[in-house]
Amino acid sequence: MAKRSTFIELKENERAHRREIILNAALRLYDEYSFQDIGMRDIGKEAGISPASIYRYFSSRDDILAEILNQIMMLGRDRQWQRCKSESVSLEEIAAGIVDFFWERESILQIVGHFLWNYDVDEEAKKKFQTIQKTYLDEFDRMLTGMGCKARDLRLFSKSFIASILGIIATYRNDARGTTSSEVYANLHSLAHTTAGVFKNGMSQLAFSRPENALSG
Amino acid sequence: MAKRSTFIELKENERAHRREIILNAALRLYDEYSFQDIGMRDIGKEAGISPASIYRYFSSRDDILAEILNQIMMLGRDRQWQRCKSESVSLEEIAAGIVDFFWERESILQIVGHFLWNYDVDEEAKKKFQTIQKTYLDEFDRMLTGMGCKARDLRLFSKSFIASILGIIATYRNDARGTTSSEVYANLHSLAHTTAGVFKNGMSQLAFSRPENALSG
DNA sequence: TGTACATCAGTGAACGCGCGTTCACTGATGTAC
DNA sequence: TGTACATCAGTGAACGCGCGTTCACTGATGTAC
Repeated sequence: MAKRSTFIELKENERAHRREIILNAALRLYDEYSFQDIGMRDIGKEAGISPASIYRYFSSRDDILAEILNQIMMLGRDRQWQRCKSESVSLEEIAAGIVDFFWERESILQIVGHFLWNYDVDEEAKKKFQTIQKTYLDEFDRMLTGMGCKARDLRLFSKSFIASILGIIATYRNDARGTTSSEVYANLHSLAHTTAGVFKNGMSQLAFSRPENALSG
Repeated sequence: MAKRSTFIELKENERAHRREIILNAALRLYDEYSFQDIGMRDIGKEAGISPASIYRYFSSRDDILAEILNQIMMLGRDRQWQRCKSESVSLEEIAAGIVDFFWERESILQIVGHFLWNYDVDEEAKKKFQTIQKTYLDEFDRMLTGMGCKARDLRLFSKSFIASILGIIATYRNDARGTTSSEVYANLHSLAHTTAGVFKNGMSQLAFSRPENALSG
């Protein structure tokens, strides 16, 4: 009986390992090419299997995308977390970190956009995405607390801040008027810096009134 | 010669009028149905012509979308502007107005998303979109000035604020955890309120340092 | 030791479907001489 | 007054292309008796 269970275990490990191979292949591709250029055929090819085989390990393309986000966001979060523990970081630096993170990972940003904007996203994957969001927000809350944030509703504060920075990146990362790529990049940082500045300001005071009646309008 | 020019004028007016008819058809459809459910065939049908005919008046679908944004955003801007002149409005109220505006016009939000996230957007249309953005920002700058904003870099402030609110709407409008639609709506307002709050705080002081060296990271 | 059967990784080819756009053509109206 | 020609709105049908996913099938490995 013990033997049998190890066999099963081994098989499951193999399965997990193969899943990992596919995921890594996808990660490599999305790292090198842009989101819209990579399809299931490409992922299959990179992983060394046929596209059809992928579906033995993932229920849909969206499922892979969610899994990628899961891995990558954990990585980003860990980095942020590390930096926060080793030195004292300002909200501006955190914002700058987020900008850099997505600037270097355009595809990841596109995946986030995919989940935020698409209507026909696979239900399972959508749930995963929301769990990832929640996990990230939890961590962010904790970090803010560590920084001495006194905002009355911490979660509200975290959500607002993150969505704001994300909105800035999404809105201006392709701004054509700042011709050079480095100009756009600098502009993004200025915007994120400004926003982080006002939020930091708000962080030190708990005097935020909630809307009296949000449903009135 | 004078007669000839009036004929030409008349013809051009007719042409403009037919353009208008198509545009209004599209506007009606996007108002009633969701963005991804409306195609060129639908617009043609609603306007009473074949889809092929649309291309006599618009160079591409993206062109129509840009034109729609143009009309609608001018409308939204005018409203905002009117309200600001008649009474004194807070930044929180402006934020709430933006939330409501897009809440009632999901398709318009989707069109904005289309221009922000898609890579294969028609070049002409993209330029139009950027012009619209600029026009809106100009107006917003003026409005903030009228409100006594003392931010050092006004444009930076406007851009940050608008993108933040937009980011909040985009990120949480489909949040499934706030089950009811009205709960999501209330949550959006809370988030926008919080964000507007910190920005208003920042508006009254000009002491925003720009990042020393944005390109260092 | 061999036979029948179950399980599962893996595959090539095709399905399905959407959807913006183009093409070759018709028909009406105005213009030139 | 009539003929030839230009202009342009409008159209049905098809093009083109992408791309996630499914299907029927093969082959290897393990299990039961």
